[in-house]
Amino acid sequence: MGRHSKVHSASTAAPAKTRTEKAAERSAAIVIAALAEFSEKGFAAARMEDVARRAGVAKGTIYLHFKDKQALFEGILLQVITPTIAALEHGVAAGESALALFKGLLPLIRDIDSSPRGDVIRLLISEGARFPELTETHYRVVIERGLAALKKVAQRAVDRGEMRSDALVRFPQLLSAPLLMGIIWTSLFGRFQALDIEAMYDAYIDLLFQDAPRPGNPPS
Amino acid sequence: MGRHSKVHSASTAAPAKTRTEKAAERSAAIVIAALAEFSEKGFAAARMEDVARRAGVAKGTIYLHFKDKQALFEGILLQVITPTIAALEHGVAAGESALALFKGLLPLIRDIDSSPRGDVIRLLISEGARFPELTETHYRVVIERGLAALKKVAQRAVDRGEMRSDALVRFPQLLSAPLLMGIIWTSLFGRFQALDIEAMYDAYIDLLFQDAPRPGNPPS
Amino acid sequence: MGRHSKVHSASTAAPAKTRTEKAAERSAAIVIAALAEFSEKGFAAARMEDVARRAGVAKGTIYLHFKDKQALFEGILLQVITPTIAALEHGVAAGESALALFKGLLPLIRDIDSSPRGDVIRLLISEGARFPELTETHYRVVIERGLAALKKVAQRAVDRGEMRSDALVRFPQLLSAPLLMGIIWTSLFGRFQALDIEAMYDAYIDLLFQDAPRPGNPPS
Amino acid sequence: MGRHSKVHSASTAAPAKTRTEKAAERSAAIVIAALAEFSEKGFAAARMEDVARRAGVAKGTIYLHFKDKQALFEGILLQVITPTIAALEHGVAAGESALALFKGLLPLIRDIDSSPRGDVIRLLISEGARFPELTETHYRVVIERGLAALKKVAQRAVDRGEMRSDALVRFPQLLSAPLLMGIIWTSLFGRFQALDIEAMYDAYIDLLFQDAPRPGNPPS
DNA sequence: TATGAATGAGTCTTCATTCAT
DNA sequence: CATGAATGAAGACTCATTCAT
Repeated sequence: MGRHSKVHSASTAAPAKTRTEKAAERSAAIVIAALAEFSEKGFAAARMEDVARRAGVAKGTIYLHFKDKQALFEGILLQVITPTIAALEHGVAAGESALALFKGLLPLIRDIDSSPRGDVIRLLISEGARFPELTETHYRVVIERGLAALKKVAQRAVDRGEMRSDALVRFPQLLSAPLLMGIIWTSLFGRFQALDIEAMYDAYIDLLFQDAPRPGNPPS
Repeated sequence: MGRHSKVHSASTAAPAKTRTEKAAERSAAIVIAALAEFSEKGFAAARMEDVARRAGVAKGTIYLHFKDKQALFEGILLQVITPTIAALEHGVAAGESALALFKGLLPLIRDIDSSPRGDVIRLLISEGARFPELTETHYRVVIERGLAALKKVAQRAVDRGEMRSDALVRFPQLLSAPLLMGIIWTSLFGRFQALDIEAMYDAYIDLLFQDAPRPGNPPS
Repeated sequence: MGRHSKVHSASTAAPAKTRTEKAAERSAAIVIAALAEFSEKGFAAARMEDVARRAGVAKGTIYLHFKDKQALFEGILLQVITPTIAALEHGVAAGESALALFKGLLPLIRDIDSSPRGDVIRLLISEGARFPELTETHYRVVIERGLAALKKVAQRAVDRGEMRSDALVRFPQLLSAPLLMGIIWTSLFGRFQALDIEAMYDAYIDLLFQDAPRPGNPPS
Repeated sequence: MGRHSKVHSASTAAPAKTRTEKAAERSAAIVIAALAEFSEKGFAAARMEDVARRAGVAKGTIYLHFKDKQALFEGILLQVITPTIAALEHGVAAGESALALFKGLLPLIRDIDSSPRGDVIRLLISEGARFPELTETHYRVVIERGLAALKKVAQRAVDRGEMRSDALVRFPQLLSAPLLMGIIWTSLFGRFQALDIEAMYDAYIDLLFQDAPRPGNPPS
């Protein structure tokens, strides 16, 4: 039945969604709502009813898409992880200079603190420790690969003389440190003292590459 | 008996605690227990009964010292803030070189992720956004001052030529970015990939001062 | 199924309750149970769980209908007030003689101490002072009007020479004094000495009209 | 020891209270405080700590005088019952006319609603049903005797022709009905419509004796 | 599928009572 | 005797989850 229902809905003019598509949309709406609620109130304090209301569905509907509250939490990460991986794998492939590569991240960083991606990071930071399995998945799928890629880029940069310090090779996490700091700062203290994450990141990258003999501009 | 009790307590060598002292001890024990529970389970998910058990008191006893769960949370921050301020004010006063000053922080960082101080930071990161007033207090009392001090040190370092980049002057938060990153990393991914926060910090500081003409070795 | 369910429910003869009707029934059941529990144990000592059990619902269900324990208390009065008003307004309209009117109340009084109306009165007497707003509503809606009506009837009776004393005109509350006394007596001392409230009331009314020249039997 | 301690305290100039006397005073203070709290908040809702504070003693002290909360409640009634009985027994003995006797009660009624006696009555009305044993004692000791006395007076009044109706003989409770009504009214609705209990009582008594051929003015 | 009324386990919080000082 | 810190049983209320419609 499912596969052919498209025929029926085709009679309605506009979207013509299959049952599966509609389900996917619903799921997405729920995930988005959950992300907002969880990141705002915290996992434990967020109420399923509020998630439902925000997603525009009834309380029971959530349970048609997610086994329970925890599964909903997992759903959030999954939904965000997928596109991230793609982006990652692609990004490193290009043999650009590390500086160009890092600077190229800047647009992604702009307004991150008010974006869903920022919410996910905040959520992971706040609640991750309570969900070991999820965190492991996230580590295996995103972090591990991301850091490996980063390390490669950093090593390349050092080899090419773009970067003098090997700090980033030894601790590739350092690249994201200011980002985390920025997100946390904004969420906690942004009201009192705004922080331009993008500018901070820019300054940070310059710091990393400071003084390094530019390629083609070898130190005499 | 009352009037002469001084005599009795004088005979017991060590403890001889006044009622007030005992109350303060109890409070401290409860705060420590609460810090552990809150940071482990999260504020909302932590159970007062577990806090009590961990502190070795009865459920009701907590309420003799703290109005409610939220007041307990506040108590944690307060108890930690006080010594921090003192440390801060003292630290900057000394006119040491920035490098020496920053390197001097290293011992404080060692094992921070498994220390109460690390717990407090984690707690603040995770739950701070849900306690705006507390966060404001913390900002006014600790962060604002700390950053101002940092900025001054950084500016001095730049003026003296110890540090080339002014990134730290513009974004003093950057100094703590690796620390946060380290704490978060350890709590989330430490199982999979240990991170030596101290070493990372050391490398980071070297990064900041890299290439800078050493004082006494002024650029010709 | 949804669209045609009307057909199904039409086939079942009697109940066919809409969701709203069922909710109203539930509310009523809860109110009745609460009245019983509150009047038996007192507001503070009554347990919500017992109310629930008595109403045949789960604890949580009460909170779907009433915000909290106090709202439940309010619900009791509201549910009882409504019919009372109607009765009041109607009763006085008729221009009967005061004696006939008062004697007409007797059936209402019979067994009042074991009726829900008696429970409400007892509840109001016992707990009313702790719920000033509720009491005000009750006063405005029931008492004030009732007394005004009573006063009018009493005045008419005096004017017509049915009643000699003007006590009831000045203190219309007096009419209900024996009723209250009866209810209180029964609840406190009924075990030791039964009291026939109806008979007492009858005697009391005779007392009020004693010796008064009967209409149509004018004093010679 | 107890009996002779007076000698010691006699050395202090003024009060010179024996241990027993001081204990009695404490008890009395506690009872008075409890009466106020219970009648204000209700038995269940009243807090022992508030009673203690009001009595100017520590929480634990109450338990030196009363076994538990219920015993405290009993203590209230006991403390009030004793003087009442004496008054009763004495009052009836005198062979005065019923009218004089009843009118003689008026001073006792003045301001009863704001007096401790009023509080006790209110307390008994509100909570009595929850303390069957206490109520029984009260009935046996106060009510039963009081009513019997009342009945005797009423009978005498009827016999003497002072009162025509035998309502009061059959239902001696009727005499106190307006009093109860007045106390309840004042506590519930006094804010909206003040009620002069004394005046009402006066009118009520007149009602009882209205029209009765005055003694010495026998009906022809 | 979608709904939301119903459930009841789980938690915070209160407060009568005890007892070491 | 007096105190008040400590206890822990008890109860109001919440909310994840189920299920009849």
